[in-house]
Amino acid sequence: MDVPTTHHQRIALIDGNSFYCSCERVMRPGLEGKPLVVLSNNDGCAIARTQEAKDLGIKMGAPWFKICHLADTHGLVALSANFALYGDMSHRMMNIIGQFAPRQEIYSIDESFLDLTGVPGSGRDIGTAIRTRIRQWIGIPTCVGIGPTKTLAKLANHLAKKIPRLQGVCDLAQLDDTRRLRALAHVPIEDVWGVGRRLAPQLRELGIATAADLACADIRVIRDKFSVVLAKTAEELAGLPRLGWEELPAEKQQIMCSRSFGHPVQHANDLFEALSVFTARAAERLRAQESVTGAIYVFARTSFFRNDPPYSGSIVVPLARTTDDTRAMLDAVRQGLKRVFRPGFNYAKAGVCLLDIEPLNRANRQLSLFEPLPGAKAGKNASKIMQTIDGINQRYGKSTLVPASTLHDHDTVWAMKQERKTPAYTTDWGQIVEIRR
DNA sequence: TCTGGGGTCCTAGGACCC
DNA sequence: TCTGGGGTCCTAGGACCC
Repeated sequence: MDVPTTHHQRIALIDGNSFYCSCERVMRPGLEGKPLVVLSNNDGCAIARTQEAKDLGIKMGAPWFKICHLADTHGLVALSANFALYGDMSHRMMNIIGQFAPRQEIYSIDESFLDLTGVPGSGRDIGTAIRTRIRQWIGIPTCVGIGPTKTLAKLANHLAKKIPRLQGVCDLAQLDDTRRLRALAHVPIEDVWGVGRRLAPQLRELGIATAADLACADIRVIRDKFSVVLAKTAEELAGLPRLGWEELPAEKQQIMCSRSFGHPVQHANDLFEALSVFTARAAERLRAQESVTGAIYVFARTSFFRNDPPYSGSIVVPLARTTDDTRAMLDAVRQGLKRVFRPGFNYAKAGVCLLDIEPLNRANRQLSLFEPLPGAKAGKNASKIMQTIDGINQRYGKSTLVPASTLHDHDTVWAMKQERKTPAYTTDWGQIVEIRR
């Protein structure tokens, strides 16, 4: 019998170190070497930290009001999240990575898998070349992990970050099974991709305390006691590929848009105003992937953290027919809000989620009586108006054209708090870096 | 004053069918 | 007393990810 050891894959995972913070540092080199955090929307909590900030004991998700004293005592700098900048830097980084191999899967804003199978050169050499080029061309520091499966590439990346001696590149693919297992024995189970804070203690109870333990565990036991998902993880750790490649970004099955408010909101009008903005944004993303939605989830709730009377309301509003038209969605959201809204509460957050998404041109899509068939010329995209609006907004800026329900003659109560935001340096000519005035 | 905003996949259980 | 068995579809909720 053939032992399937010949066609080993070699997969790299490249990711940006403290990505959001690194993006900010590229634009403001004075931040180099300083403890820096990037805050979530509303400047609520830390969602990215530089090593210096981690060294101060700042945890992922730490609320800003609990760590802000470090600004005075230790020179901690905090910036509001600038997603336009991060998205653009991400795009540039992914393009560079894609130059090193024919097959790439962009996994998140700062992470990319790359198929190095058959690419000439040692893992260390390729990894170093990738790091160097990204650092030179766009200024972002990265780490590279390489392994025979995606899960092992993830784990290798983790080691590349943790062990300075590796200089940012860790290649587990060139180790034999025994030596690889020895490396895995040093990785605590909670650091494994796919093992979260629920599963980790349960696994430890069974005596599975490291990545090596899980790699050696009985797959059937893992599947029966836990799930097929964790069983896949275990097999991947053992070197058997169980996760495939998704080179094209999958179309979204749900599109969510929600925000916590800068200030609590009491009135239905203000809530609808906010929901209108969210709906317009979600609808734009829906049209960008050429899909239609069949139902909209609408929710509004008070804060979990304040001592307000708690309330959380939500409803799914089915649409009579699928649509990509913002106006139809706004009608549904208005109905939904009517059902969900209770007076007398301090609303802290609200949002919409487009559900039952399907391709615009799917042949058997439910049509309304008067809608032209998908193939018919005029009906190819039923809402020309929407296309036009999206085009104008793309060209002249995000909110050039908005639904009237998002407009108002008073201050926006619900607007996000973003007191420390840096300019959109790379995506808006008006905000480009000035060297000297 | 003050704690983000997205997503995915899987499973269990109920409704319903023959 | 006894009251099948197998299948599908849908939904809510849980777990995970960044």
